[in-house]
Amino acid sequence: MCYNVNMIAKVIVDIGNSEVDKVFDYLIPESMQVSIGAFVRVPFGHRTIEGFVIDICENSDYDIDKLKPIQSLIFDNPIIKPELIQLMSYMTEHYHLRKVDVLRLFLPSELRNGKVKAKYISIIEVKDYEALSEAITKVRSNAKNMIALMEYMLDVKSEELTNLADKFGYANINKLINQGLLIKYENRDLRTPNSEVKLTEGVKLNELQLKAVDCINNTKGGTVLLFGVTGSGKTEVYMNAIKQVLLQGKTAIMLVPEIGLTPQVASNFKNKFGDLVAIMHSGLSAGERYDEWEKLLNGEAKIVVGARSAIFAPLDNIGLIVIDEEHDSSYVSDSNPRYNTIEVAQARARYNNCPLVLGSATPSIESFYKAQIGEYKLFEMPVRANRQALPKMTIVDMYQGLFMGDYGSISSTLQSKLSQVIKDKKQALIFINRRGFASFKRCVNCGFVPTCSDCDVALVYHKEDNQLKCHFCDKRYKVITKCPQCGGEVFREGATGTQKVVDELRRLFPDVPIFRMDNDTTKTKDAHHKILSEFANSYPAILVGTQMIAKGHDFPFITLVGIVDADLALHQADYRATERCYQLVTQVAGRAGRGEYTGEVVLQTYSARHYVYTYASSYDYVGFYKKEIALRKTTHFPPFATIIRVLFSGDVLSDIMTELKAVHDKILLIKDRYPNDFIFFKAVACPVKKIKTKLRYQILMRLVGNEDIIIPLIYDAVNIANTKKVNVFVELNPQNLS
DNA sequence: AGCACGCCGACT
DNA sequence: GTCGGCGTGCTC
Repeated sequence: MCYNVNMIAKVIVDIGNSEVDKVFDYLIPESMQVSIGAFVRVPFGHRTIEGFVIDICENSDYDIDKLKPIQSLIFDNPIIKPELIQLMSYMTEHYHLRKVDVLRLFLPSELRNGKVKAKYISIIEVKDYEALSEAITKVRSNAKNMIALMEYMLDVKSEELTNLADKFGYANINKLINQGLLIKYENRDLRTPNSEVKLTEGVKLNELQLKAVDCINNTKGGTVLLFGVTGSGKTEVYMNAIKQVLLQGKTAIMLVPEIGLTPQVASNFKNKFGDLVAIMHSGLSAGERYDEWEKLLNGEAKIVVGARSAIFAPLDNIGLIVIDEEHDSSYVSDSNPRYNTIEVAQARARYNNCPLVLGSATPSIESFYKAQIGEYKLFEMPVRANRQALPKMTIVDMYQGLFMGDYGSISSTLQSKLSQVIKDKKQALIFINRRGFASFKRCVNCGFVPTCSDCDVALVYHKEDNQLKCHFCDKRYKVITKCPQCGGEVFREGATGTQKVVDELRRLFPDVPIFRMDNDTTKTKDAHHKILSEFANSYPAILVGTQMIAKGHDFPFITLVGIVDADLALHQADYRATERCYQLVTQVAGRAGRGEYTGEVVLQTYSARHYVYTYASSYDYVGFYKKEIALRKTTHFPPFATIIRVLFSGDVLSDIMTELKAVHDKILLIKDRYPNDFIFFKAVACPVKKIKTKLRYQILMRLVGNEDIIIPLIYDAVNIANTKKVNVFVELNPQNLS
C-alpha cells in the first residue's frame, strides 16, 4: 500500500474519555480522498474505531514509522465544517471541555456508533385500524408480547421498524404484516422535495417593527438586544430580518427555549419559508433529526429553527443568528459539555461577520447591562402590536388573607374574578410552578419528612397516583401512613402543587372544564398538543400548569391569569432568584389579553412588599433593572464578578475529600498570587448533598479581575485531580447552584 | 472506553 | 498446580 507520506491526518477518536481526548496522527492512504472534517475509521490499539479528522498537515510529533494508516472513510464528504472545527477549539479552551464531547454536539448521534444511517429506513404502519382493534380481542391472553405490540401500534399508528423490533421482536411484527394488519414501507421516497425560494407575504409590519428589521440588518457584526414587551411582535421582526438575509443568499439560525415553544415557532417559519426550514429539537425521532441535519449540511435547508443545540447547525455563510427569550435558562447547558449558547452564538457571529439578535421582554440583567454600557446595540419595542394595554396586575397579600379567613391556595379575590370569567364564558390560566400535590409530607408529632434514598431532597406527594416521588431522580415510594420515626399517624402537607390547585378549583367550580399541564400530564408524545387544543376549544375553561404554560402560547380568549404562589422563585438561595421571579411573573402575565379582550392578572404572594412585585406589577423593567444592578454591584455578583464553581461528585466521601483538598490547596496558591481578584473562596457541601446516589461537594469563588489569567490556572488545578472515583468539573456563572 | 498484562487467592 | 479476581497502563 502506498501512503501519501507528506500528508498526516490529525484525528480525534470517538471515545468519551479524557485519557484519549487528544490528537492522534494517522497516515492517509494515497487512494483515499481525506479532507479536514472527514469522519473516518481508524485502527486504535487492538480494535478499530471512529474518529474525526480535525487537521491535515505534513509532519508529526510522533515517530512517523510507527504511524498507522486510516482504515476507511465512513462518509464521502467531510461532515464537520472548518468553522465548527475552529469553534471546537474555542469551546474546549473557554469551557475546559473534551474535544470529543464538543465534536459530538455537531452531529446527530445516529451518525456515530457504526450506525451510519441506512439509505432507507423501514416504517411500520397500521394498515387497517378497525381490523387491528378487532384482532386484539381474539389473541390468546398469554401472548403478552403480541398484545403489547398491537396496543402499541394502535396507539402510535406508525413507527420505525428497528425501534419496533427492539421492543417486540421481528416475529410478531412479520406475523401482523402477513395478516394484513400492519404494512411496511421505505420512507426515503416520502421525503418532501426541495422547493424554490418562495417567500410568502406575511403580516404587514408596523413602523416600529420595520425599524427593528432595519436596525438588525444594518448591524454587520455584533449583538443587538431587542427589548420588546410581550406581544410586541418580535417573531415577525425575526422572520422579516431572516427574509432579507435569505435574499442575499445567506443562511440563518433561529433559537427558541426548549420547552414546548419549538413546534409553534417552527410552524410559523414553515408557513413562511417552506422547505428552506429545518427543525431541530429534542422531540424529533432519531430518523427525523438525521434528515433535518443532512438537509442543512448539503444546503437544501437555509434556516434552522430549534432549541439550544441548533446553534451547532452545519450551515455555511450565516447571515443572522437570533436567540429568542434570551434570558431563558435553557440556553445554558448544565451538564456534560457545559456551554453558554449566547457566547457560542457570538463566536459564530464573529466568524461569519453577521449580527446576533437577542430578544426578550425581560432581558437578563447581564445582557441589559451590556446594552447599557454599549457592548450591545439596544432596540426597544415598548408597545404591543395590537395596541392593547398590558394586563392590569393585582397583588394579593396572602399573609393578610390568613386573617380574613382565606386558608386555601386560591384567595377570595382570585375566586371572584374566576367566577366572572366563567360567567363571561372566557378562559383563565392558573400558574403554579410546582408539580405534584404537596411539596412534602411531614409528621406532625416529630417533624419527620420522608426523603429520597438516592438524593438529598424531600419527596413530593402525588395524590393522583398516590405516591411519593423524587423530583430529582424520579424514584417512586409508597405513601407513608405511619411515621417510621415515632409511629405518629398524622401528617401535614407542604406547599401546594398543581394537583392540589386543580382539586380546589374542581371543588369551587364543579361544572367548568379544568386542564392540567405539567411534567406528569405531558409524558406521552402528543399530550402537550392534545391538552392545549382541547383547552383552546372550551369556553369557559381553566388551564392549570407549571413553567410550560408560561411561554409563547397565544390564546386570544384568556382574560385572567392567576399566579398562585409567586414566591417560589424568590426563595431560592441564588443571586438570580429575584431576576427569575420578575421574568416569570412578566412572562405569565403576558398570556392575558392577547386578543381583542383586555386581560388582568392576580398575583398571590406572602411577600407583597418585595420590590420585585412592585416593579413587575407596573411592568417597569428598567426600574427593576436599576435596583437589581445596583445590588449586584455592591454585593459583587455578575456582571461585576465571575462566579466559579468546582463541583466534586462521587460514591465515597473520603475519596471526594482527598480530591477536594488537593484542588483547594492548588487554587489557594493561585489566590495568593492574585489576592485582590478573589472576593470569595470556600469549599463546602453542595446545598443538595446527594443526587442519584452521588455525593456532592464544591469549591465556590468569585473573581473581580484578571479572569483571563486566573480561569485557565483553575482549569489546570482541576486537571491534577484525575481519579476515576471522583468526577470534577468547573462551571462559570452556573445557572443553578444546587 | 476497552483490552491486555500481571500479580495474588480458592478450586476441579 | 491453574483459573480468575480486577489494579495499571496504553492506544497514533
